[in-house]
Amino acid sequence: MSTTQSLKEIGLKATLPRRRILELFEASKVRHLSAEDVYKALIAEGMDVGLATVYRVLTQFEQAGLLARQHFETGKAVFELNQGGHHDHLVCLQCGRVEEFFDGEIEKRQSEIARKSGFELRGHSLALYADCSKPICPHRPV
Amino acid sequence: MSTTQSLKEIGLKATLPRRRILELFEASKVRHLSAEDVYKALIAEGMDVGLATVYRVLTQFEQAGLLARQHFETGKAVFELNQGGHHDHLVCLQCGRVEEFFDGEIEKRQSEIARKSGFELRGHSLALYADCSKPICPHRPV
DNA sequence: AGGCTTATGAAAATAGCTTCCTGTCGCCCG
DNA sequence: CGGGCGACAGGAAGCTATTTTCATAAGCCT
Repeated sequence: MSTTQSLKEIGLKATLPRRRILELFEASKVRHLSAEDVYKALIAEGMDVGLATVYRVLTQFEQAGLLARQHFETGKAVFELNQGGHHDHLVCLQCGRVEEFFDGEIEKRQSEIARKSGFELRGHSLALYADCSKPICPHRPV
Repeated sequence: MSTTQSLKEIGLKATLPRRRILELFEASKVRHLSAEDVYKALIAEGMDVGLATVYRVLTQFEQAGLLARQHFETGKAVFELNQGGHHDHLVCLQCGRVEEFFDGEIEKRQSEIARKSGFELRGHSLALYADCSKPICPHRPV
């Protein structure tokens, strides 16, 4: 489906920055991009875009459910395409590479824990930090 | 043991700000304090301290293993006394209150997941975000 | 106590992100 | 397929959390 289509479906005008940002996520080999990653990538392709616009669009996409925002311990938020299933993250401390995983049992226990404590669970973030000792560990490209 | 002793053991001069900050964590009913919480508490007891000092000392304490730093989605880091046992966190989105929990099964599954992916687990952070709907939810005191 | 190192406080700087303002671009209509 | 209008973009200023700089003051050893 065209990005223009996708944007209209979620009730957003298909403006140039929005199309380009969405295309970037769809085309990028790296699933997780920070606002600055996106900004730099667009500037690099010669587009005249403002950082403020990038932040605005990323937030809109998040609200529309198109992207998911992750807060790792790196201090900056990263975004990923929200294609279906929820998952948690395994972050390599060496190269910043991110792998995804899902464990139903962990999810289940989380709900139980919140409920038992009298809380209403709204969300969670689970990140495992590790060294990808064996494979080649290149510093993250964009 | 005196705070002066503790500080010397970790190789830090027993200065007034460092002693007061350590005492604050040891005395506080609230385990999780942000830099600003600490700063305000010290000012409130009439001490003339700078926010920069608070940040510096908290970082030193973290490096010395005396405190653990947590990055929740609330935007600011909080610190807690690092007394033994590992645990995860349940954070109230309304008032910022933090509760702790530990689930051996979740821990176990995490290790397995990392191992199966060929990673060497170094650490993890699991935070559940929720609303503490039922109990009184006052904005976090210090 | 003296002197020397290290730490402190205040202010300025930085980082990541948001808001404000003004001009522009998408989109619906004729 | 131009015109008009309202949503949107870019740039700069603002904000919050945190760090750095630098002159002065406080620990600590003898």
